[in-house]
Amino acid sequence: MTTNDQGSNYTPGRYRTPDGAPSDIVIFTITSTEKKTAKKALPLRELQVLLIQRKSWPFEGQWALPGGFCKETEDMYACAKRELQEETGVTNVHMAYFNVYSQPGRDPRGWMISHAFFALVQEKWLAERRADTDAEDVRLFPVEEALQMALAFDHGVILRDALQKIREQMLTTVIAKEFLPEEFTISELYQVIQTVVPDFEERNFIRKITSTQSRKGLIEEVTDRGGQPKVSNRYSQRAAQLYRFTNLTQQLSLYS
Amino acid sequence: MTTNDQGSNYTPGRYRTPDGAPSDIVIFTITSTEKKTAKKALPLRELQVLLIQRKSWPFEGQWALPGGFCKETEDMYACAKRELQEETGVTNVHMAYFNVYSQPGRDPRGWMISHAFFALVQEKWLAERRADTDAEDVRLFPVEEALQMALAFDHGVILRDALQKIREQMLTTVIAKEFLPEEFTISELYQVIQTVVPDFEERNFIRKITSTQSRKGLIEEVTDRGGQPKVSNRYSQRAAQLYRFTNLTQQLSLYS
DNA sequence: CGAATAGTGTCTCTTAGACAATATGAA
DNA sequence: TTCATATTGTCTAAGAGACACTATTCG
Repeated sequence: MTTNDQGSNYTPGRYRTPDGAPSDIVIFTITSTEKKTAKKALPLRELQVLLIQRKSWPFEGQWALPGGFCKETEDMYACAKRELQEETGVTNVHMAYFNVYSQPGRDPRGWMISHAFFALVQEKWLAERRADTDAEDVRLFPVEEALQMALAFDHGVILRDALQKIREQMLTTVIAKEFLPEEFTISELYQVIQTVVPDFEERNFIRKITSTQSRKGLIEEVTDRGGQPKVSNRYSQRAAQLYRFTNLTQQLSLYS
Repeated sequence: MTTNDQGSNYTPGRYRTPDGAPSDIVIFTITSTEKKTAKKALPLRELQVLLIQRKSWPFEGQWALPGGFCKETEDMYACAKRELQEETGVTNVHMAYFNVYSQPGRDPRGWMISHAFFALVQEKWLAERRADTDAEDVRLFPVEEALQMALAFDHGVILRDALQKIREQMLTTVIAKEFLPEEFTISELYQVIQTVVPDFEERNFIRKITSTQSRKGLIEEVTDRGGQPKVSNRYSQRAAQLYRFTNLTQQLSLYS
């Protein structure tokens, strides 16, 4: 058996080792802008990604994903969380690891094996930061625009992969909740899904998600203390029922 | 902005760097053993995982996942593929990356950030190798048994995660095909799914997968050159229709 | 009342789910 | 003929999908 390096005699320092294990974080947010036409109207929503402009070699001046090197005393998740915190001041948001990028030569500084996370952040959490550093070297870009840009390193690929991943997860998990307030209307949920997955279309969305036995339990109506339905009219004249996600999960299957 | 290490002045050799980037591979296979009672009967199938016994420090004598260190000239996927090839002689099988393990202190040899893959291999591909090294330091273990063992490093956790991952993917993707011949019967498919996901039960499985409009296209009947249905009686007196997977995919969704 | 969003009625066709019943062919 | 697997019949209740229709309330 020639195979098991871990099982062979181990001589520290004998091998070439990586020059660093960075994490890169694809920070998504959905911005809402009101239509000017009417006051009460569904806002325009757009999926955006946070990029920073590099100040030094390599890729000086180019836009890149935020990130940084892992320390020996933390794991990759802690590293990404720390970088996210340092970059946006945001904590306690949904962040998930999705892939490793280890193509030889991907970083001119040396052998860097990068770990990519995506984070979903509500616009309001980014608000202060954006005010602080506006017109600085940190900016939100619409994803479609970012995809066209020549990003540093292989960050274009990472962004593309991340986008595919959250599109998939938007439909198969409840990450939609990360872009929504605790209590939301059916339209808001529908809009969020469509913002991330433009192809998504369900004509009878409200019925499928509320009145169907198999889906009952994914979300539930919110009531006030008196047990009366709680509604919102932030987007319409006619008040809309508010819902919240439950904690129930659901196993999807091709075969059932 | 204190955050972007990649954007700050870069001084090579200034930081502590990892001591290695290994890959670990969870190699799954499904073994079939015939029931002794009758010749033509559905075989007993069992999900097994390949482990190796370590010959040296650390964790000498303990069982571990196969794997090895990444070289500077290859990416992690190539590394895992090479290790799999060296370990089992197997090539061209389904292998997928699923997580990184970077807990500080997980490897007494130093700062090792490990990348975990799972591979799905048909028993027949392992047959030669097993004959070669039988009663040696490479063995298949039933997963339930392996989960009870004290594996080296954090390999117990990795195995648990891998198992959860393939259970999920067994139901949401067509990885079942990796455990099946090109042409298979409905019972075989059903058995494979149940072997990986013991809770899976569909009473009307055959109809759901063949006669349902929404699922039409996942598998298709095999016919011979004359257009006649191709059947197999390897498990039963009554011959069963053979099917194959098509290339059609299907987007699962909680919301539709 | 018109605009804009929220939500219901209704109809048809398909599917889910449960079981019973029948089919096949070697031992 | 029996046995083990393969496959179809049948019935009911529920869901999918399409689209027209009603509801609410601000301006």
